[in-house]
Amino acid sequence: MPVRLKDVAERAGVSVKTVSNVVNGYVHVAADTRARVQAVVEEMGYRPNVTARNLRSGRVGVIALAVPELENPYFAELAGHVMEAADEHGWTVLVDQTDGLAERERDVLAGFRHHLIDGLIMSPFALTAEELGASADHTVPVVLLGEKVWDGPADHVAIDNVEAARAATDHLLGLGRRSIALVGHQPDGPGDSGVARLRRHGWELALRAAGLEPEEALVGEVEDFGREHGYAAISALLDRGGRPDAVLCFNDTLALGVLRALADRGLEVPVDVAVIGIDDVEETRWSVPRLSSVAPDKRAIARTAVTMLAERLGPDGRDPAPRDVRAGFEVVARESTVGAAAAGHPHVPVSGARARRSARPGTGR
Amino acid sequence: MPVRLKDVAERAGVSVKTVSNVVNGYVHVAADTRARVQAVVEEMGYRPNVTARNLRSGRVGVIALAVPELENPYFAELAGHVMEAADEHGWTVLVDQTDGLAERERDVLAGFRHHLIDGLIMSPFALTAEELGASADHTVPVVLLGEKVWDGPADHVAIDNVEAARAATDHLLGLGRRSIALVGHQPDGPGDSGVARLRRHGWELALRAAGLEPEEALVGEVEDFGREHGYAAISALLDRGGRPDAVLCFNDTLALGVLRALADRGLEVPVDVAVIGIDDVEETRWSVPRLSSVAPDKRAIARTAVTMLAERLGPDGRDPAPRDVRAGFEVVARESTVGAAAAGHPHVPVSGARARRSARPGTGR
DNA sequence: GTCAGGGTTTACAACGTTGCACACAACGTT
DNA sequence: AACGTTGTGTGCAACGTTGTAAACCCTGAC
Repeated sequence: MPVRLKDVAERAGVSVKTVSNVVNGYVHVAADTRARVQAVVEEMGYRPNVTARNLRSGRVGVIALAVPELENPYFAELAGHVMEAADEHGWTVLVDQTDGLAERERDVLAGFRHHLIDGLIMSPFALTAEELGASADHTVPVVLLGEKVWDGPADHVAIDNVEAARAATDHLLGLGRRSIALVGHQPDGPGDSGVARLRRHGWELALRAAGLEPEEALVGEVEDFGREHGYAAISALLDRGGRPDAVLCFNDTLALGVLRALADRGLEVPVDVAVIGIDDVEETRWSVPRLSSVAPDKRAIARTAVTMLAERLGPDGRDPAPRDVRAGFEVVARESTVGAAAAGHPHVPVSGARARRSARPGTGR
Repeated sequence: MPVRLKDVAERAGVSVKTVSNVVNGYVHVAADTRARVQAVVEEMGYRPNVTARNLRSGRVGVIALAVPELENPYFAELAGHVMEAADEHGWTVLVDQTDGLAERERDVLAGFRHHLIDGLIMSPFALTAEELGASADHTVPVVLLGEKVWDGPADHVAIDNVEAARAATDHLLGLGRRSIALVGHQPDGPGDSGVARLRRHGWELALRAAGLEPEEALVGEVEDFGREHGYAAISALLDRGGRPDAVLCFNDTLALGVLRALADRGLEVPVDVAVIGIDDVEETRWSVPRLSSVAPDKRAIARTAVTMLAERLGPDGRDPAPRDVRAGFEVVARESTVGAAAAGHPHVPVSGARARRSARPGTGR
């Protein structure tokens, strides 16, 4: 039922190949022929069969984005940016949810989508470095988001997690807080991928630089990065007698769970406890109180990742050297650290005082 | 470089077709042949080329889910459920963001993904009934989520929006509220797709049934369903002197914006104003205060939509009669309407008193 | 011992597209 | 007038897979 090149060719009285040439904008087609064919193409509503086209070319025009959870707004926002960037290359994005499961991450890397995608952008969560290396299929180029936990032939894009956590901690220290808890520690094991370790390191560095010693009692462990785990971690920490005057959360959903737990205990934010997260998801601008956060340049991360794939998929020989790019970030101070007054007029909820902190532009190679 | 049937065939000393038969589990293959071929398949790491396979079959094994915004947690959650359901059919889901733009919705319906997808599940936002009909391509089966705004050959899955809004309003009335505002009205125009109109109707029905007259002054208009529009709408409503003791929001993101606006004005929820939303997104369980909401059975919606596609794609003649299925819903009362005490112990944040309200199971046809 | 009938395997064509090599015409040059 | 050049159009093969139909081999029955 669908219209094929052959159908157009017959109607236009030319060969199939000529129609193909017109459709693909091949130069050596006489103007009148082109016009005639073009007219028939439109009249019949011809659409190229991507499947067949790609069988020849070996390219599908689809890239996959594998993230742990779309429900985490950070990944939803990131997905939006990736789609936008991919669009400019004429690519379609296929989003895969790994649910943070090692098995599904392995499947994806092992070429689960074989022949269905031309490239893969992946945000690993459960897989460790060795597993990543072991699973990799190497048939399509891969860009990993997050820490460089693997020496394999994949590009990396990430913010400097040590610096991001350090900047957030510095922000809290700058407000005079001295007992700064941490929520998001993940004792070695899987579900780590290095990010938690690095962020903890940044927290320690900032404390030590301020002459403070990191206290184990102020470290909140989590299994996962969802709101409920933030809630549970801070609750446990308080139950065992911890009395922080500030909390650094390793992402915003943890922080939102923390805000909720503090509210349930009648602790006032930021008067009693200041709270800051990382990711700067949309929700931070609307929570009560509005959540301060470290804002990674999500747009840049997405664009860089897509561009890297484009380069490896490009016609000119694929560059074999894996690259490692750092995206910029900035600390956005909102009510949960500086209070309503300092954070700006409540009726202008979107802004908040923006303290530019660090934003090293991506450095190729 | 990738392994083809031919490569396996040569190594195993059989014909290409035999390998194909083994891979596809065709019955009439001798046990020893099967074992030998299977061994080679595994040894060489053969993966079928989906593209080529689908060129023959005409099926791609991919369905598209088109939603306005992934950043809206409702759609992110829905996407998760759709992926899960699709997985059971061995399908991959391609998520498309239309950004709520009529143009992009038109593109999607017009077969933008021609030959790349076998079916489409779409949640229209900007397109009106006529436009939907005009754009449709009819080359792949379509399931529309949301109101039945179109008589074309598409299946529909939705909750009963009139009843859902009425149930929410009844909940507020049951708490003794008498001045119930509405946030989410969309004056005819596009960006409507009927949902807002129906929900408004439900609000009116509930009020009239309680002997109250709907007041125009308590209707908050929005352009869109994001948090900022909820914020703006309730602010405008209060600024022009409206003094509601409750607010029904047409979705949860609007409601979260409303909560934020009320907090900025020092109004206490639910003491001064009770607030309820629709969608029951995860975030409602963590906001301060926790947000009451009408919970549609998202899992059922997703499964039903996928099953409908499966039926139309199945081998047995495609049923030409478009079907219309209503999914169930229930009112979930949390702090924003019944207060912290009644909503349950704050340390058990996930539950909340669940008032089962209505849940008509889907009725085929 | 031949033949029917079943299980097993194979050759071939086709899905819709594009790369390649070539045919042909028109033109300008020698 | 013969030649090369350039521009335009076409036929054929191939991408990797599977449906169809037919070939093959074996068993059991007459």
